[in-house]
Amino acid sequence: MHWIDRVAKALLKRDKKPVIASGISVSGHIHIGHCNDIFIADGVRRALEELGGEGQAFWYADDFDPMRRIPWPLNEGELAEKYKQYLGIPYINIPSPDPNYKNFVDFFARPFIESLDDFGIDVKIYSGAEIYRSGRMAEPTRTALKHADKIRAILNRYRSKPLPEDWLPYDALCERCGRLATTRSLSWHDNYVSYKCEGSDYIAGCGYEGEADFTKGQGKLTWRVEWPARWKLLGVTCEPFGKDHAVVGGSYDTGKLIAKQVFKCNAPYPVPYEWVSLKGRWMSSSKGVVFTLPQWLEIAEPELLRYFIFRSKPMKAKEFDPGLALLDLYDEYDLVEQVHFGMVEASARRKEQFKRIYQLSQLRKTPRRRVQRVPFRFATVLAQVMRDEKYAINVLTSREMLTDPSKSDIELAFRRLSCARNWVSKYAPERLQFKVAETLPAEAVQLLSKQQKQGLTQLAADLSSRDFTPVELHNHIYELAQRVGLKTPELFKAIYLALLGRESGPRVGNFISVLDKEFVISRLREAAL
RNA sequence: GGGCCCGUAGCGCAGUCUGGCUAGCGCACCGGCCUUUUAAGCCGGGUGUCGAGGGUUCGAAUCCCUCCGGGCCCGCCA
Repeated sequence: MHWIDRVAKALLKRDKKPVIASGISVSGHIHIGHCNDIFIADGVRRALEELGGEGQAFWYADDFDPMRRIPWPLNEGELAEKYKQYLGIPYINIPSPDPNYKNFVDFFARPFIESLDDFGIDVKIYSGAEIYRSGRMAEPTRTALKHADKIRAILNRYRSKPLPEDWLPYDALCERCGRLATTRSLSWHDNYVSYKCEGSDYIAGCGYEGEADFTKGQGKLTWRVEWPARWKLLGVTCEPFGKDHAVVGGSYDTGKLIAKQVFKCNAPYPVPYEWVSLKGRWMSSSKGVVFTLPQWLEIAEPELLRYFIFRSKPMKAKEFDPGLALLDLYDEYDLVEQVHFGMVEASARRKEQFKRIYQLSQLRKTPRRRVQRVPFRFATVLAQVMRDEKYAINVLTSREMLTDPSKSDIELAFRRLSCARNWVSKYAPERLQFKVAETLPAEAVQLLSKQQKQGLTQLAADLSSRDFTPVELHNHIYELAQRVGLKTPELFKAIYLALLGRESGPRVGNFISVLDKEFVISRLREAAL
C-alpha cells in the first residue's frame, strides 16, 4: 500500500473529516522542495476522498515572520544595501523589489500560488498575517499568555539554558521601528502585551517601549507556540513537515505537549519528509538554491513533479537535477504510465505500486484511455528541427509515435515538444544542441574529402530511390561507407558537416527521418559538389 | 549529546510497514545478429554472502537485539 493511503486510513480511524495542514515561511522563492509539504497534504486529501472520507487541505503562508536573512536575489548588489533596513521586520511589511508585486510576500509567493492549479493542487490558502490582523488568533494568544508558565516548563524540558521566569510566548511588533524580531515582552494585561525593543542576535532594537494589542495583530505568538495554536484554531489533524521539525525536542515535540496541556487538543498526525536537493545542495530559498514551479513547467509536465514526490517514501531524500538526469525522470514516468495501461508487463506487486504512483501523479482524474507519448529524448531532436506543428505531426505519425491521435494526445505532444525545446536551450549539455544550417556550411566546403563527397552523393541517390526507416537508414550508412571505401565515422562526420556544420549530431537515422527528405537530398548533393 | 535516513548487482534504486512464488527494475556491462551503432538498433544474459553478527519463526532483505559504515537534522531561530 502506498504511504499516502496508509496515512489516509490512519486518519479516518481518528476522525471523519480530517483537516490537513501545510505551510511554509515565505523567506524567499518558493521552490519544488516546498512542494513536499503541499503535495503531500493534497495527496492525503485525495486519498481520503477515494476512501469515501471527506478531507480538507490548506496551505498556510507564514508571512508574518520577521526576515532574519536577506534572501537571494535581494542579497546582491544595490538591493542588498536597500534590504538591510528590513531585517527583523515581518515579511508582509517589506516592499517588493518589483513594482508588479504588492510586497515582498506577493513577490515570492504569488508565482508559487498561481502555479498550484497547474499542478492539480486544490487547497485553501491562508495568510498568517491576515489571521493575526483579523483577530482570530486573539483567543489562542490569550490562552497561551495565561499559561505562559506551563509553556515555559514544557520548552525548558528540551533547553539547556532555561527561559527566564518572566518570559512570555509573544513577539510584539515594535510600533516605532516596525521590527518583530527585536522586542522582548515584559508583561501583559487585558488585550495588551507591553514590550521593549531591545534587539536580537542579528539586528539592533530601537529602544522603544510600548504596548501591543494582541487582538489586532500587533504581534504574534512565538513559533513553537504558534504552531499548536494554529492546530487548535484550524482543527488540524494531519500535517506534513520538514525533517528539521521532526527531531526529538523539536517544534513538533514541544507543540504536541503544548497542544495537549495548553490548548486541550491533539497534535496532528505527523508526516515528516526529507528535503530536496538541487545538484547536490539542499534547496534553500534564502541562499537561492532554488528551482521553482514556473521553472518546472518550462521543461517538464506537472505530472512529473508529482511523480517525483510520490514515487518514493517521504523520508527519503530526493535529488533533482534539471540536466541530463531529467531524461531519466521522463523515461521512468513514461514506463510507469505504460505499466499502468498494461502496455508493459510487470509483476502483480510492482504493477499495483506503479499504478498507484501513476494515479497520484495525475493532476486530477486518471485518464481511462492509453496516453500516446512522444519519448522525450526524441522530442529534443524533433523540437530543434520542426518548422511548425503540422510538420511535427507528420513526423510523429509517420514514426508511429502518434496513431490516430486524439486532441489531447496532440496537445500532450506539443507540450512535450515545447518542454524539450526549452530544456535543450536552458539545461542540456551543448552536445545535444544543434541547428540545421540554412545554407551549406563553410566547414563542409572546406573539410569534406573527395571520398566523403562521394559517400554523400551516393546517400542522396539512395534516399531519393527508396524510403528508409530510421534504423534501416542508420544501418545503411555502414554499408554505404563500405561501398565507397570510407571508414564509417568519416561518413557520419560528412553527414553532420553537410547538415550542421560540425562533426557530430543526433543519431543519423533518427535525425534524417525528422528532416524534410527533399531538403536533405539537395543539401547532400550541394555539399558533394 | 539526541534523533532521523541510508546500506540489496558495477552505479542509481524498488521491495521492508503487512515475513511466504526462483530477490526485482533502470542504466552500465557481457554475448549474439547485420562486413555495423555517435544522442532509442534488435535478441539474449543477473554478474547478489540483501552491511555484519545473534535471536524469533516451518520460513527473514522484511520482525527483535547488538554492532559497523555513510549521510543528514536538531542543540534552543522559525
